[in-house]
Amino acid sequence: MVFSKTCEYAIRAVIYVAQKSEDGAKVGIKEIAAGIDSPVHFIAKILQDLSKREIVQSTKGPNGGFYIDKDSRKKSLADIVTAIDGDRIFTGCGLGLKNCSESKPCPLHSEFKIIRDKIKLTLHSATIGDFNASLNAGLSFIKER
Amino acid sequence: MVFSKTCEYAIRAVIYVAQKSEDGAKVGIKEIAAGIDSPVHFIAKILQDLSKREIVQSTKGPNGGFYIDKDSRKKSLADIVTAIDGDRIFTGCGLGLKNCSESKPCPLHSEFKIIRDKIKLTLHSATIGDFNASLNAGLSFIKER
DNA sequence: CTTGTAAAAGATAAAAAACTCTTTTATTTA
DNA sequence: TAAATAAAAGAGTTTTTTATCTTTTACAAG
Repeated sequence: MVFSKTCEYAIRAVIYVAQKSEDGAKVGIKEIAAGIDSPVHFIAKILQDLSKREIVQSTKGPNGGFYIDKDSRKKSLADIVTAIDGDRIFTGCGLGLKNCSESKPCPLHSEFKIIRDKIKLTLHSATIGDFNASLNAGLSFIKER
Repeated sequence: MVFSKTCEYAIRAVIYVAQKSEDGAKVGIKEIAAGIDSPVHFIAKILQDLSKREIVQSTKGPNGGFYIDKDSRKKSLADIVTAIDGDRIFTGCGLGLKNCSESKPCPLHSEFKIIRDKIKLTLHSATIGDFNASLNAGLSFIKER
């Protein structure tokens, strides 16, 4: 809808890992891919990226895998989105004009401002750790089937 | 921000043609491309498409060009978006889940519903003809430079 | 009815995004 | 310290999106 496909996978993967590693466990890449219905190698790349940016943590070798530490759990969904898609969604013009601004607005500027601000608020308010309970209770889902 | 680049061009082109053909004049493809800062051949393709879908009108030959008739002026921006990008933006899940729904929601379902509904309202409320005055008055812009 | 004009149509090309495969590095454990 | 494991890194490939170029068709005016 508003994110790149890569970013959609990223958010789902992070939420999944947050839930599965709530108790300190580590989650392997295959389990993650299966858990969110994504191509294994593709989500591996994405998590590599998020790992570099310290949004998720990982360890190699036996019993290794991905997890999310206490600090990272407090990060917002906006941090994931910014890491993957940049700030396009938070600052971009609805009609794609690079120099669209309050002082030189596109015809839809003020309407889109409302939409952007709502997206901003939503993604900044929600933390990575916020979804565990609802997922555990089976009240929400991050997998197709 | 939320549309494909093709769709951004489409909206800008339609708004431009609506303004320029307000008095019944026809607008050539080169003028349109220059008027909205888009690649000539690319916007030509897009307008061809919009013409087939009767969102814009055109005539060939000398003094030909694109214009927008009285009926089409009443159409909404949502009609343009649907023609180019489909209904993805109006109905799609924020996390890309195909079977996300009220009864099997993604963790962000209700938040995204608010965003989608605002986008829907914005695009359905605005008609193609709505922007002439503001553009004529120099209060808004659809061109970079 | 011929010539010039302008959009329509079709075919390609380039760039970006999405996805895959192979090799390397780090870590654990026997 | 060797073997097994799992992520990191790197090097493709495929698909989709964006953009370009050429030919055809329609129309108007002389």
